[in-house]
Amino acid sequence: MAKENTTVYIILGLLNHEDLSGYDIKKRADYMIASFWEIGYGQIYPTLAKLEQEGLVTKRVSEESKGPERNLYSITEAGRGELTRWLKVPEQKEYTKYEILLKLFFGSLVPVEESAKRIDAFKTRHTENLKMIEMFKGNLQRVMGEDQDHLFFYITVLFGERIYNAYLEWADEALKLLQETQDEGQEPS
Amino acid sequence: MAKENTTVYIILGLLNHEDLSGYDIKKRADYMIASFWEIGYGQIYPTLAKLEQEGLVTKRVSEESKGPERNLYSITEAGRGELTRWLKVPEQKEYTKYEILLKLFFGSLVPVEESAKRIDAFKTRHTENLKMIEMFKGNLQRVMGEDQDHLFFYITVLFGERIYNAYLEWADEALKLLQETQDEGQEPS
DNA sequence: GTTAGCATGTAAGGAGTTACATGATTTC
DNA sequence: GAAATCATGTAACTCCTTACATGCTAAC
Repeated sequence: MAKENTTVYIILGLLNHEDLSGYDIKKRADYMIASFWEIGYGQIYPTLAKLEQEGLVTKRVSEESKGPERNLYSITEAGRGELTRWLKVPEQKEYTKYEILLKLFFGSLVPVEESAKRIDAFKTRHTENLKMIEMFKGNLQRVMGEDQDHLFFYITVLFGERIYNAYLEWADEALKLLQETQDEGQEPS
Repeated sequence: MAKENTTVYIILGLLNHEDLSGYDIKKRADYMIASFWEIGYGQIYPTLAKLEQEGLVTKRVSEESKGPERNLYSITEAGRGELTRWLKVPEQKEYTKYEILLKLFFGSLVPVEESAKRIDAFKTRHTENLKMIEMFKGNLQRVMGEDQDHLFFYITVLFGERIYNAYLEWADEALKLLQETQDEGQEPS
């Protein structure tokens, strides 16, 4: 994971659909993309400035009278070209970091309950995530009847569904294994 | 994902089991940990130097006559204390970046076959990974009969198994959806 | 002899996070 | 009047990757 600044393409991809401010980009990204690629303001604003300088986006001040001043960005032809170029290049392999697995891997140093608690918290967290994804899925299925525009969004939602389910199934399996080892350790009274 | 340098704890965790050189650490980490947290030499050697300075590990030159010179590192009591402290702290949420999902998400800009090819490559890659994980699992199950020492390793392997299976099932589902859209687009001849 | 693997490191740079700073507006 | 939200940005810092540099040993 390096070399090509991915933030650039998330911004270009979103702007290809509609004109947005930096703030809007963050909201859109949080809503639709964050589950597989998070970005923060600290990346968005500097990247927008860089993109403008390179002529891949243009900036104008929003004419809305109410509310604070907004900078609206639009993608240029050059920007669209660069986005398309990126879309045709094979992606790098995915990049995952699971601190929980590290802490479990070295788990023999702490009481088993510590590891079990960890997995429980993980389960709770991802039960919530799965619920959200199922809501998404339902909403998308309803609108997809009208136009197939949301197909690619739907495919990423399906990914989340599979992953969160895998998380939960693993958590139960792992808890059961830990339970068994504990039972073996203590004699029946 | 920041603040606590995780490389530190991977190194301490491995050294807690046995004395190792930087090179050994890389090999062990590649073998057992890389599927959920990768580290490189560029992190290992500087971190070892820092840990030595802080008194969490000690360094000695290996006495083996043959082969190039090796620096062997051992964990200290302070190091073990720091490792245990870390193990008791709740982990941060997992950190995933899937470039493939980004390229699919913005996929309406390129021909559908482009997206399908992408998913195919993803499938091939992870079919291999799943094969490797199943081999691991078989080996571990054999040795776990003797001692339960490998339980935590086994639990991380189970995680990999679930995830890779989820990847493959999603890939098939996504390919089927793409196929259907293409079929709708063209009239039967 | 030459390639592959063992072994240790440094330097440069890019990516990403966190904290800080500022101020307007809207809602309760 | 206070709190939440809208909105833009900067600075410092850490993490991580990549490329480079070096040299020995074992196998083919």
